[in-house]
Amino acid sequence: MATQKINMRQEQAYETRKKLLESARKLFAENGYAGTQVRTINRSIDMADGLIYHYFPGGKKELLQVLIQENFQQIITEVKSRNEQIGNLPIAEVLEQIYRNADEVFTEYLDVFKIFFRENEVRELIEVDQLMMFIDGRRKWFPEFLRERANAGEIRVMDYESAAVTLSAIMMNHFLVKITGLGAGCLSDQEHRFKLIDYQVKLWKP
Amino acid sequence: MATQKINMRQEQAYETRKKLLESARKLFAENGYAGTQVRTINRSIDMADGLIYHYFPGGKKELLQVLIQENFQQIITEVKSRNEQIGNLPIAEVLEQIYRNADEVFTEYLDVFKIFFRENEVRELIEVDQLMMFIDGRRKWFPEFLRERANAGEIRVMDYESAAVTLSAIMMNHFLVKITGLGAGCLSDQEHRFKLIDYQVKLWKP
Amino acid sequence: MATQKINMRQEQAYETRKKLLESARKLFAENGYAGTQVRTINRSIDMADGLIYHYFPGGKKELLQVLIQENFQQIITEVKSRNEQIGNLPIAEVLEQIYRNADEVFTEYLDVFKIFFRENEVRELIEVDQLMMFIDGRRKWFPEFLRERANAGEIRVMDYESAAVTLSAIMMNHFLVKITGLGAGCLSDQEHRFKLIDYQVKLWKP
Amino acid sequence: MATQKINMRQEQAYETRKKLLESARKLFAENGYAGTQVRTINRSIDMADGLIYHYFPGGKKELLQVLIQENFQQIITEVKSRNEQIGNLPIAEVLEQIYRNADEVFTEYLDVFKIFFRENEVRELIEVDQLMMFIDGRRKWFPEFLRERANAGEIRVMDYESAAVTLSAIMMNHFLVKITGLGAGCLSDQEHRFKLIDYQVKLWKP
DNA sequence: AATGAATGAGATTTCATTCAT
DNA sequence: GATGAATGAAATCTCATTCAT
Repeated sequence: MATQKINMRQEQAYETRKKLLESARKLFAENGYAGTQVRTINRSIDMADGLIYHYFPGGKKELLQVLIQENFQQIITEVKSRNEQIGNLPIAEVLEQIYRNADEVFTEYLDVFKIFFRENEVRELIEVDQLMMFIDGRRKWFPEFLRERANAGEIRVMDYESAAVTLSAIMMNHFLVKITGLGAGCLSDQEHRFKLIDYQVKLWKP
Repeated sequence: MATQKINMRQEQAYETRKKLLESARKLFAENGYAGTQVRTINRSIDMADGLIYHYFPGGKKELLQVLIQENFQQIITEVKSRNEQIGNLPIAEVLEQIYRNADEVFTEYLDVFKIFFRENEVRELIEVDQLMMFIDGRRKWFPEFLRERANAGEIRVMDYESAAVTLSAIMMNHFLVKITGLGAGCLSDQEHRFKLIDYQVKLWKP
Repeated sequence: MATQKINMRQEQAYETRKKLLESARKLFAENGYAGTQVRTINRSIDMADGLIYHYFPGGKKELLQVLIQENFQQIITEVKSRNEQIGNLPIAEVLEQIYRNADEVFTEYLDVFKIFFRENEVRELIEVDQLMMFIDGRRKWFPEFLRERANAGEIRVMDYESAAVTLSAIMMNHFLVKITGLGAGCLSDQEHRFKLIDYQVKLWKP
Repeated sequence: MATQKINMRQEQAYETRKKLLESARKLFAENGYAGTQVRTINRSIDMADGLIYHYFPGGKKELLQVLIQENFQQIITEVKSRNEQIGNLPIAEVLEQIYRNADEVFTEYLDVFKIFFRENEVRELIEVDQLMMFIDGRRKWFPEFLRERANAGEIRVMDYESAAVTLSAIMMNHFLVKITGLGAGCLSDQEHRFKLIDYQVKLWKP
């Protein structure tokens, strides 16, 4: 009984903390860190002004820090788990999976990416090593993957590095468009995505 | 004599105004509009605190507005003049010109682009119509250009829209990398640029 | 059985109350009343934040009040009991007793004296009348005591008031040094104390 | 003309800074550092709330620090200059000068001493070395002075160290009484002072 | 008795802007 | 044109206290 009561309270506290982080994420993404008042965050979840210092004694600064770090961990985990699922499919379907994964992760964590993109100081908050190792892994993986497929005769022999850069650029472009809100992004709509993949795979045919 | 003095004054005033705009551009790009104090701008050019209101009676807000509008006009003019120079060259050289133009303009106005992409309010300051018409013109031009070359037998028949998207993505990716400072960008180094163009043109060969 | 439980509870409650008062005494003495947070007191004895209002419904203010009043009563009692023990000893031994009593009481209640001298409001909390009557009694007693000894030929005839002021000053000086922590105080070390008494008694010799 | 204008402004700024320091000194002495609101200081000299951060960017903390350091320097200077004036007078007049000097300096800087006495952290703000060297110099000087006078036959041979301690205690007692406001202090009134000196000198007679 | 999340009044601090010189 | 002291509204932050569990 008493344990249950305590758990209820703990759960409620956890909820409040979560609401705080989520609302801050939304507002920081929309108006920037400096452009978001602590008061606005508090009002957005009907919370008393002082409570934020109960959960984040360092105030707005700590809120941002925790927000970035926790979300960053989630993104890494999410991306890793998605990458494991890319198997021995035909090249067009591999591209489809890569593009869809990218679009889905971008969309899910759009606000975090917006913050990451806008706030210079944020980049000092995360373990850049971890990010770099991760990105580097991906950069090396794709050219190697293409070489194997070329060896198998599925695609032609070409400059696999440049092909990887091109692919990555398409994802980054998609990302930029979504972040700035200047369009829908070329990968969100299935038809567009198919068209792009079809164009690419045709060019790659042996 | 008196006229000369007045001219000196005018020139000095013009210089101060220019320094103000340039320093503000740098600081807004680095720390964001809300994250930059007027005092920091003043200190950066060793100017007294009150003087900014002499040059920009509307204060910080007007400084941003003027900064964006003047730079935006310059960018439009610059890009237009560069585009006129793309003539009847072989496809590889056309790509080279497009990429180099993009890189040079991005690099020159990097800070302005940073501000433009960070601050939501900024987009209300410029005549978005003008920007959109301009971008739209480019978007329609490139597929049409490719079709003509294909008809001339220089490249193969393909999905010209997707090719344009890919090209644009490479430029946007370059831009994103430069803006975030997370790398050098794939178009700034001549060798990398050549490699990418070579890869592309080879794929496009009939 | 039930009674025993209640007794246990009462005892524990008494212990908590005592710990609260003792920790508050230490912290108020160190950082002042305004400079001590209620939260700091609670943390210092690992107590939940709300509980202090169970023991002291008037909060921080009441804690100070009770603290001062209880300690003040103890001090008065302690000093009275010590004074009764000053009997018909030789003058040097009387001084020794007076000095040692002063040192011991100062040391034991140092924190309380620190609070008493720092906080202006504190003086309104205790029955100043009681304090004044007590001090006044001492002030009149010592010159009278000296006169008797002079009449008995133990010391010479002199200005007994000034002698009392001097003696009191030595105690106050000792107190001041201990309160500020700027030294050990001239009465705490037996050798120093003896030297001072010896100097005094020699000057007083008939 | 322009220089005069600038001087006027500088002088006025200096005045504001001075008023700020003086009012803070008074209020800190009266209500303690933690017990004094910044707002109260500002109101006391009819100053806008923000201005304090113009003069003392570190706020209340820096105000205290500067306040203590500047006053401490003044006290050292003042005391040194007064000590130089103690010449070859009869012993009673030397005591009179020492006591009067002490009383006058205590009275002039009473508020600073109150702050120094109350706030533990203040003692870390001043160069304790300097204070200690100064006090140490005084401690050694007085016994030596007494020895010389004893050699000259003006006073008897005795424990000069204890005599110095007694004298110092009388001044410290005076100081404590003034600081706590619990009385007038035994050295402020000429008659009392004379009585004390007379008592002392008579005891010291050879 | 005990807990610690929640409250909110009030404190400190920031910073764009004004204005006398 | 130039200065920087002064202003004060609005922001951030503190902390004694309340209250549901």
